[in-house]
Amino acid sequence: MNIYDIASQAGVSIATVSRVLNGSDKVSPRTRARVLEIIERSGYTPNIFAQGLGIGTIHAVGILVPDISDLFMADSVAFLERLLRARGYSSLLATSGFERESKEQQVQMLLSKKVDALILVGSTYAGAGVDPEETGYIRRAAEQIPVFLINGQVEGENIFSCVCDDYAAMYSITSQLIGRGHRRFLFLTDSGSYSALQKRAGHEDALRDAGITPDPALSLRMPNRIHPVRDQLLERTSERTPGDVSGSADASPEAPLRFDAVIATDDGMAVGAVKYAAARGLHLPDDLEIVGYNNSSLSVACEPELTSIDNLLSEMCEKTVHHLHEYLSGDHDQPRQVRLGWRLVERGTTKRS
Amino acid sequence: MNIYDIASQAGVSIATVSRVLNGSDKVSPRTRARVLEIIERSGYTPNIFAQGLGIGTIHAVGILVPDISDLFMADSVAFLERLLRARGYSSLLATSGFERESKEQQVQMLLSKKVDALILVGSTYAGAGVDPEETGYIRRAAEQIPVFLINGQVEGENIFSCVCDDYAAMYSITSQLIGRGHRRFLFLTDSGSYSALQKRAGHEDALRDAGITPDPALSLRMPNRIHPVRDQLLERTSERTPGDVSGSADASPEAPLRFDAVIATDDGMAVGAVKYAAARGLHLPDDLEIVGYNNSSLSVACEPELTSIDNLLSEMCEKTVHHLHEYLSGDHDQPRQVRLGWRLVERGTTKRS
DNA sequence: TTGTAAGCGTTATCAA
DNA sequence: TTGATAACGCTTACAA
Repeated sequence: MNIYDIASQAGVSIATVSRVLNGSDKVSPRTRARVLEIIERSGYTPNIFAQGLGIGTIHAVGILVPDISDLFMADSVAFLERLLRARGYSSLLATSGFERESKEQQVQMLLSKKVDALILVGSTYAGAGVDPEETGYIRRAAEQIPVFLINGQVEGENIFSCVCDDYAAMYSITSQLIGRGHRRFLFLTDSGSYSALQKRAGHEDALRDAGITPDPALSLRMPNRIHPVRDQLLERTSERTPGDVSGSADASPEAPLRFDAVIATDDGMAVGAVKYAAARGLHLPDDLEIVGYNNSSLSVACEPELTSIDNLLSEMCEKTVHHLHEYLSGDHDQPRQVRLGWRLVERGTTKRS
Repeated sequence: MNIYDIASQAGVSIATVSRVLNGSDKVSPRTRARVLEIIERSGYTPNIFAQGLGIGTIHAVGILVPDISDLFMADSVAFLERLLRARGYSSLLATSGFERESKEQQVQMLLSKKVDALILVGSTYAGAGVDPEETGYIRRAAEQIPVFLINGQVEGENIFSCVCDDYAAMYSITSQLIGRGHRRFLFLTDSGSYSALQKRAGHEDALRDAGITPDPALSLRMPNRIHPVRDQLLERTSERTPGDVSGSADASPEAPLRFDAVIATDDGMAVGAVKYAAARGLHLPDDLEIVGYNNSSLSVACEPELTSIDNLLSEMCEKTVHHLHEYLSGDHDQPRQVRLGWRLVERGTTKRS
């Protein structure tokens, strides 16, 4: 069933059918009605490949995330897919992991699918900002189609970034905690991305502005998973145990960690800290205050519930899709950088200010 | 940059370039090398639409989920996307919500994109099994391309289902709990889908086989969200409070719920029950045992951690993609139904048997 | 082993 | 307002 079948059944040419299909106004109402009826009855739908061949696009947007099973990413994709669909775009989803090479590959893959635009979700795509070539593949992709980053920032022609003001959020919450008397902050992060660096900078600047020197030993990198974080903290805060000489030679004896507040760049790690506190018999928030990031469903699952910074993900997605749509509608003059606010959601792991 | 450019630069015909591209063995090594080098250098990639027009497919699979922000769905999509990509398929993701009409629409949408197969994730696509027309749109889609269901079951030509043996899982855990002396089970579910019905059937059959009559008042439908569940349980177990005469007239006074075990068809509700227990000052698992389903990350976030039934999602995804690939490779003789096992992950909300 | 040419199903440009 | 026809870029008989 193709356009020729419809045309012959309706007794018109394929051009007329095509016009009806594309809502051209240069078709008489009678003809339009007749054609529409036949299309309806036969259940005909245009062949998308032929359509794409002709006009070069099929209204599809590529969405790339490092890991869709991550709560934050899953939420992002949920928002994006719905918003895009509402505007008539379909979503091609791909996951890239965190390796540079596979990110490049996946971007290439999506480009080869002739998507109209690319949305990269997660600060991992911003790189650490040290080596500009780290994000070269994004700039090269942007020569072909607009690239939109969510929660990440890359400079370049045709590249549009939407981020949460992580620096300000971290500065603010750190200052609040300092105001409540805390001095030794454990800072937990799972990546060295742009966003993670911003968060750390906000945190450390707040410390410095309060006359506290950030202690590198209290800045830890961990996987964003509950049990590993709990276990590492238990291990590194315990008294040194004898035995275990089997380890590598450079295992210099580390001083046990001492801290009175924990700030994590993601809820997963923060919940790990909550578990650590429970295992140590610490009472939250009196003995220890803990703050997470992303306000995910984990934050209401743990006990006590986790105070977390909400980075207004839905707003980021909305703004991004809005600008994407405007761009594809012909207005290429969209803001290169959108920086949104944030919201502290106070729950049981912090005291009220 | 198209196949003609490559052909002329290499001094061959487009047919030869096409052969090189498609790995035909009827090309001399020398020619192949020359063509490949030019392709490499120019960064040429075939136009996917033209390719699709020619052969009718572009190796894409449509994945439909009701809600990608659900932990279970997100994990499913993560597995599926990776497995599909490993076999050379790209993933078109769509979300449908839970309404019949939008499910139909989205299936149509994916069909119109000419995907090679459809994967529907979640028991919502199986319907409740009452009205066969409820799943008619799936059977109609299956006339065009194979449809694979994960965690749902629909009978029909070209429809392949992969499910967890929810009935057996629920029968087993219920029997265990009965063996530990429980008699009054609160059964929580968030849907009336096939899977939910199977779970309930397993649960109730176990009760009956132990001589316990299932109490309909203890079978509750709730949203799969922590706080709403907690609050409803608190409300329905409390002493009747005065006032609130404003409600509807048919608000017959319900007896407060009494139960000594909770079984939920998803972790979200189970964690809600954990929260309820905490609010009531109940000690888990001594005063109350709770079992969730899906073994999601929520189960390790709450305190005490939640015993949950693991439905072997990764295996379901693997089997599904395997059969899908076999089917698309020409072997249409795949098992219509695959029923996998399950695993009880015991944590702090149950006693050890 | 290579080339020629038909066909895939649209859209869009001209003419009529 | 309509119709003929040329792209669009590829795959694949069939010929050479």
